[in-house]
Amino acid sequence: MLTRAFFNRSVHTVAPDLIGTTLLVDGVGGVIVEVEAYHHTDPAAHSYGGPTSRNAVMFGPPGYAYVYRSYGIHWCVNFVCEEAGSASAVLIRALEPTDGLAIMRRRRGVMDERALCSGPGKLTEALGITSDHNGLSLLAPPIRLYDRAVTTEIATGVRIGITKATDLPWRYGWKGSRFLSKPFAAE
DNA sequence: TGCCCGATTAACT
DNA sequence: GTTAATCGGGCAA
Repeated sequence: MLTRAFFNRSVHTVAPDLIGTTLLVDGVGGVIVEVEAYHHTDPAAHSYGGPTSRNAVMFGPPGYAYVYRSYGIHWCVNFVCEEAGSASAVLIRALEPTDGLAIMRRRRGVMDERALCSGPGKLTEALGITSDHNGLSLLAPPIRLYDRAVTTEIATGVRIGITKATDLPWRYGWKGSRFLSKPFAAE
């Protein structure tokens, strides 16, 4: 299991270290294959403008889930990092499904395994994550986080879907994974 | 109180 | 490649 100390480090250290770990919610989930890092000094981060009611969890201690509504339709989940008040977090963007496949297929309404969790809004739907999970500890049920079982080769690239600070290479992924939201550019 | 727009997705042409 | 769906946060007035 991951520990509080895991998250109490630089967001740029935690983000690549999360690749290959397993995220389960009520026993349903898979291996994290894609994330993005956000820091409060980063114009693209929700915390950039200071604390608000929406981003309050980001300004709290590390090791907690920050969940927000995206485009009025989807939920997206972040892991809060560094020390309390640093307002940095890692956006979970894609999983390789491993546990509870039947439940995820029913929630998503698709059969294709590669379509279950290959995007930030998709994986929250598959895992049943909603605003109810905002502020929950990442180290206690219903959330489980397991250390990576094998070493992975990490790919980096620019972040997706943002309009500010688009040149920062703060997207991290499992190189060559078939479960990414988008492939990483070839070297 | 009103208006704008987004860390997205799926269904189009 | 383009675009509708959909809604609450954030900020101006």
